[in-house]
Amino acid sequence: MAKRFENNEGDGRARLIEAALRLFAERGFDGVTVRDLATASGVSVGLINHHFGSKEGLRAAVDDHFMRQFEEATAFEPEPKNSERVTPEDYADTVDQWINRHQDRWPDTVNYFRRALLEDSDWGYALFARFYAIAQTSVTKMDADGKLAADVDRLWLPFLMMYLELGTMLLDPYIKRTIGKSGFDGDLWRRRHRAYVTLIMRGIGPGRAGL
Amino acid sequence: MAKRFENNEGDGRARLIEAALRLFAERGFDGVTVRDLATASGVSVGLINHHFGSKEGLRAAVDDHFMRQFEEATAFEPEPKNSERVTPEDYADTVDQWINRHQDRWPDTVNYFRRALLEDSDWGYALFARFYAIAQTSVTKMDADGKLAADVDRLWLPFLMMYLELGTMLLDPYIKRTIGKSGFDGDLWRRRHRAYVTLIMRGIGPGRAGL
DNA sequence: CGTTGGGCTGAACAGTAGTTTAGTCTTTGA
DNA sequence: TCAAAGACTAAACTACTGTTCAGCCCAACG
Repeated sequence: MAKRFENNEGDGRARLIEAALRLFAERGFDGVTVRDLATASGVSVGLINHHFGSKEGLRAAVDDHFMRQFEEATAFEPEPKNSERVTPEDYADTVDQWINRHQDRWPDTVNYFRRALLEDSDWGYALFARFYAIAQTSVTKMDADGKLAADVDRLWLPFLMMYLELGTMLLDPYIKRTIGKSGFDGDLWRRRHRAYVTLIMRGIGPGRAGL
Repeated sequence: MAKRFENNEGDGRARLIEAALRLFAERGFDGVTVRDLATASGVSVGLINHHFGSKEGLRAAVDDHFMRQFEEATAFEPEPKNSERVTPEDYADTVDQWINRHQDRWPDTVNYFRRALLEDSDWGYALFARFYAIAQTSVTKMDADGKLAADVDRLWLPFLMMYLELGTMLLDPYIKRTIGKSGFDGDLWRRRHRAYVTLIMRGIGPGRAGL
């Protein structure tokens, strides 16, 4: 048997996955033809079925690729900078750095994410479940620390937090249209994070300044 | 010229729009063929192009139909029940009643909405803009009434409020998978509304009970 | 050094998509 | 009453979809 390259899956295969991620993110699965994919990757049509069995098989491979990338991104542990505890600012710093490091691929990532969640597939649910787990853990921890008022709805709070976190991802195209730039642009993301933390901690009214 | 019916647009046309709204909501525009639409409406394939010029034309007509329905739904004025001012409970009541009145069509409405926002078209943006206008008006009003703390981010607050309002619409399929029933089921929607108001007003920590 | 086998090609293929069109039926205004 | 017009049908049409397949190229193994 001949394996031209020992350490990777082959050039054509990798290029197909990369191009598919981008094109699916831009136009959606149904909006991309196998010929589009072949042209964008510089390979022939036949290669898709050769490597992945079908167009649907390619989608599965792309999902897999995306999920690995995504798990790597969410597996970080923010390090406390000034205080001995991790502050929301530390968290923002870490995510900030990750976004900057992947700046070129970020729009595709967001769009792929959008479509994955909005077309409710099994794998979209896997993504959702991952976020839900994070939100719920966070809520449980806050509850144990006595930071939650007694009458706060424990069932809805994690979902509401998810809405606030995912909102910009799901609706960014419209944010862009409304205010002229992406919610991930410049310090806008950071500003949103601060607004989010403030809202969670004390709502919109004047109140305790500290968290 | 012959108009078989004076007061409506014709049976076939109306049935096509109705069926298309349902099918587009379930499977998305690309997931529905003109033959599916014809079968579901009990008409022939040719009638779609006869009435709407193309499948895309039918989509435009459905969008139009949906928008009218949607404007009717958001043009309500909640009436104060016990106090002289409109409370969040009054608001919830009004929306509640509207949902109940359209209970049979509600799942289609939500799904159509989701897909409209996903495909970021001009008309999806029109939907978004409508919500944004509502949120911003509300924020401006609260600001004028001195209910907003000085350091609250005026740019992000309307968006964050939209995230909280639209979240259940956009992610309901996953809510259903996670907790077993739809976020619009029973009193769950109302409970979410209460959690939302509480969060906005005083955050998650113990604080002033009144609004 | 010949054979093997996988990456890869591109033309051919079969199915299905949206659209066009010739024509029927029914209503209605002149 | 009769011709015009619009609702509607069903088959034919065309373009494009994802898939298959016979075969090329080249590295690696015995």
